[in-house]
Amino acid sequence: MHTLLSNLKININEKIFLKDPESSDLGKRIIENSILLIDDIGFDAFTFKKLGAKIGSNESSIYRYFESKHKLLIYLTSWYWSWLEYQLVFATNSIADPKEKIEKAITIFTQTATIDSNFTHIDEVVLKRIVINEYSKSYLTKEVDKENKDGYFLIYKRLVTRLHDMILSVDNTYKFPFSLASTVIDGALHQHFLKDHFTTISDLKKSDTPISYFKDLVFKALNISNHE
Amino acid sequence: MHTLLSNLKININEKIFLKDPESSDLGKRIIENSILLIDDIGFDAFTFKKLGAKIGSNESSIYRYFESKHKLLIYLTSWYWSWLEYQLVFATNSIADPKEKIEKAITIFTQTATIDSNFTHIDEVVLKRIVINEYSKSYLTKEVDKENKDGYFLIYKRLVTRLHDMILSVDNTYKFPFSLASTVIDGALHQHFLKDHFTTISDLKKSDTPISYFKDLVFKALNISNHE
DNA sequence: ACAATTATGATAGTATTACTGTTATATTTG
DNA sequence: CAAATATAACAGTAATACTATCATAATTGT
Repeated sequence: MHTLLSNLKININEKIFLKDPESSDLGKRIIENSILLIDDIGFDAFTFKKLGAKIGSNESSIYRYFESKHKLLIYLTSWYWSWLEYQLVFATNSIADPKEKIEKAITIFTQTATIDSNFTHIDEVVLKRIVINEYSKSYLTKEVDKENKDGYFLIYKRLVTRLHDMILSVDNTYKFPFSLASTVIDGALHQHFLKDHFTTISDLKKSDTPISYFKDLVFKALNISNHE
Repeated sequence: MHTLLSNLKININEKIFLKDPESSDLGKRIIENSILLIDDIGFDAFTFKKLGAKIGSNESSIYRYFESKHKLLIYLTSWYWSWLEYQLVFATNSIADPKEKIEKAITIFTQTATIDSNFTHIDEVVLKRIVINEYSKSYLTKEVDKENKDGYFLIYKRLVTRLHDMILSVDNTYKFPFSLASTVIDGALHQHFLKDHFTTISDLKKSDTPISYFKDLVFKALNISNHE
């Protein structure tokens, strides 16, 4: 498994950065530490100046990689979705049975992340926390239509479409394949948030994952039996 | 068990404001025009200075009502949820049949808003757009746990609980009543957003509403027949 | 009526943010 | 080893998100 993926590189739309952070040591330190710092103080309080202080580098140097912290957030979340896509394809590609395939997909989307040693400078567990807490801010902006046209959300949309396709291959008469797909993907993030912060309106306990909820939901929506 | 709404006054937690905006003419102008301005330029670009210019008042006067624009957003979204709660209770209270009741509830949560002439200074249609585009920003913060303790999100959580109760009264063996309730309420907002901005991953057309999707989803989840 | 209270307005000031621009120095490469 | 490139250091700017002070206008209580 490790040898098979040793040359793996997550590809991000070049419009998102000024200079590819994967192309240098400083770039990688920017990515690694921005994840840690955003998780620590939150995206709203996060600045390039603070990041510079953390990595012993200068604010202006960081601006040579990303033109704004907003673009950095888009980069980080795109990286996350791309990484999830690779997990999804890798785990479901060989499965022939549509039911089994979608079951596996739901697992991928709802489970808590684990470290992937293929990408040493990125802590996927922390990154997932960022996606849960900050992803919405990347598209809930006045510029969303323009940035969408520029392909900033392509990987995310491709992931939704992949799940959409799996849904249709289980039941091609189902009328809301896109809605159900985005409900699972975005809803999974949201249920994690509710579990952590609004505990009184969550069915989940601390270390729980919304996997059984979404399996039950999707299986019933598509009229397939749920064998646990 | 919830108490029924006794009048049409929307009550907001007093910790959210410094001075009740309902108590003065200036206060009402702040509410009315902040809704229009946030809708116009987005919450991120919105400032009290710009709002002051719009209403011919001073920045410092607005600060006497709300200590930050964040609190104003909490106020506006709380108002929206409270208004929705009143709609929900008003429309479902007299319905005895649990199926019919939940069907009506889903309609309330998924439909596009219409003007309510009981509140002349608030444009509910525009306010709903704000909730769709900005609500997440009110809780996706580092202060969420503290603010939650202070009751800032109480009305929203009470709404989720009301739907949770309806779900259980249809099927009290259902295992995920809270998750399903928040999926409908928050998912409805999100599906509206996707329809407007990420059209390629939406099943809905321009003037559509996600009502049939959520009805189908909930009815199947709760094993009740869907008679359209 | 009029003093006291309260509400609003005008203005100034502050630390921080989110950058841009310029120059200097260090590192890499051909 | 010169040239190109990358990074660092620093200055500067307009805007943001406030706080603080004082003046004036409107309301209220007796």
